[in-house]
Amino acid sequence: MGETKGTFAQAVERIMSHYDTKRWWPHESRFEIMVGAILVQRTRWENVERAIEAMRSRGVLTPSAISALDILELEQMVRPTGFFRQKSRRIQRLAHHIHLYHKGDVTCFLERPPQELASDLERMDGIGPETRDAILLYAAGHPVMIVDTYAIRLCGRLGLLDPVTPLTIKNHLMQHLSTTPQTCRRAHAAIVEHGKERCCAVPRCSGCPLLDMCEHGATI
DNA sequence: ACCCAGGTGGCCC
DNA sequence: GGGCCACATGGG
Repeated sequence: MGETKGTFAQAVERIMSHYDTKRWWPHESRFEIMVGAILVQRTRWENVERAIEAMRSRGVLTPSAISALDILELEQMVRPTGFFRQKSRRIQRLAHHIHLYHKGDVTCFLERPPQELASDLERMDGIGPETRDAILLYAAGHPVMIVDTYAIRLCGRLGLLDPVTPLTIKNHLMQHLSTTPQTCRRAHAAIVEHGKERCCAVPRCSGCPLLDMCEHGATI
């Protein structure tokens, strides 16, 4: 009967020290991060890289350039990430917004009080809670814990938090881990990297750093 | 021929 | 407020 040990935050701390998160979310500009945040929805990062590269090679990784682009051309660049009609439209709307309301100046768009930026993002089509938080953290540099499906899955399996919802997870992590952008990034990266290992699908997964925290001591 | 991947929005009850 | 569903490509 394995009693559970520790808190969910402690589990996250442990995987944070176990995974290398140095090369997490590579980028050449803040606008590229915003585009990537939309493109990565329900998709692997490798597919996002192809799309970004297609856009980079055509020199359209700016709000004004995307704004002026034919939607069919944008669709072709974004195609490898799936949902390409939705995503191309949503990216172009974001670009339109920055082009129109901030003269195409990404810094101007991002460098505002976090609450103001957040509510702006929430109004946009295709930007839900996770994409909003990814932009707040990675593009704007605000300390926000990002809750993705990996976080929810892990939290549910550990059984250390009740109830398990995106909001309870976010609040728990922000209360129990240091709220610096760096910590938020490392936590998010580590949770995803751990999730991709699919420890949960392998009984007695030998490499899992959380083996002893599992309710039944078997799988996570 | 399945299943899954760093979500979101629309509809239904 | 929760439970489905469509959206679409790429890789195992």
